[in-house]
Amino acid sequence: MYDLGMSLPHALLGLLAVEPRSGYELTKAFATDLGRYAWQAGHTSIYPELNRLAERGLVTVTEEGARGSRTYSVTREGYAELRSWLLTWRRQGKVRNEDVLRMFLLSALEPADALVVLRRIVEHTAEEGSRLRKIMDDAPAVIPPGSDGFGYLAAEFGARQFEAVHGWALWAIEKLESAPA
Amino acid sequence: MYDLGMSLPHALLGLLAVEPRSGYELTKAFATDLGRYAWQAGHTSIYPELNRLAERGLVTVTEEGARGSRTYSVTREGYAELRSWLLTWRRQGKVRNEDVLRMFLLSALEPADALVVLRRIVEHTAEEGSRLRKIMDDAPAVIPPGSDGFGYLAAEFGARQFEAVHGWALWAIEKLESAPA
DNA sequence: ACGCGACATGTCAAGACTGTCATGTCAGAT
DNA sequence: ATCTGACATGACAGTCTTGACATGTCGCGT
Repeated sequence: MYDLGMSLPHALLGLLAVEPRSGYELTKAFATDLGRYAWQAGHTSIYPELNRLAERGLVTVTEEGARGSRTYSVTREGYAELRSWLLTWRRQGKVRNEDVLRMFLLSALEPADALVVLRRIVEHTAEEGSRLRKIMDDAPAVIPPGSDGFGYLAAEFGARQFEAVHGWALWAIEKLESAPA
Repeated sequence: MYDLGMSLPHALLGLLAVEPRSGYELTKAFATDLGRYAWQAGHTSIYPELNRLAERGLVTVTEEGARGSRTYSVTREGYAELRSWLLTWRRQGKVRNEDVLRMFLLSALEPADALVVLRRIVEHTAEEGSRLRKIMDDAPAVIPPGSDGFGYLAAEFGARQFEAVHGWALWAIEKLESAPA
């Protein structure tokens, strides 16, 4: 098995394994769901990476459409690489999350300032969480449990994340307010 | 206010605002707590960045110790920059989390494989979560709520994250097992 | 005295990512 | 006919990050 090293190629393999797509469609996927919670990448990373994956035989162009679009699919080797990557446990994956960083640094501020930020987090996570829950409730036909399940698992994950942060922020506010300076 | 752009300088300002440290100590902080959940950086990024911050007057060397060690503290300007950064809401921070990516890609696998990974996640999050809870219970004197609070807020955040992922993985397992292929 | 391991900082090249610019296509509205 | 905006891919320079290599100090055990 090749050493792909980075996560981007595996993200692409994963998306293509669920459904063949063009680079343009992959770019849109990174701009929404995936890029929002898991891994972001712009089209300037994606297109060259697709070419590299194609060279190594992990993906292949299965359709050429209008405006020069190329639809890629994973090959058997590509799927094997993806499977092997997902089944191999890394003790600690790369993490880089600016929002979480902000939460960590909160205690560097004076309590009054920290409370301002925490209240904003409470609001924001409530909005985003219920937005996701609404999407899941309104469109059960689009992301049915038991079919591809991709959007479904991811959406539930996102919703729970927001709920967890929401609860944490409320807890933190209470702590800060009850602890006198 | 300068445009520092990246998160690393702010992470450093935040850590130094809580407590003056040397580059070496900062590196250790990134290797544990902070780097595990929020933002990682090696010493090869940290030392040059400290020099840049010092040039711009956001941090300053307040102590020189053995083996050429330099302890940095934030200046008033540095604290102002940090505060401004934390109080300014970005609609979406940069996110890059390999573990979350793996969870997103799970549905690209066949259910049997996905279940293997999910069960491992259940175990892992249970262990890590209770490890954090134990640390918080055993050492309330080290990270008292109301003092710096840094470790305390962060530890609680981490614990809740693990618990959320744990719950999600259990939920996902149930979904996958109850939905026949 | 000696050696080991942790302490402490640094350089450098290779690789990866971002943002900007560039190019061209196709569908639908006016 | 023309225009606009979404579609679709790509090149490129500047920046950031990673991993390998380098250098030297100090405390402790033997």
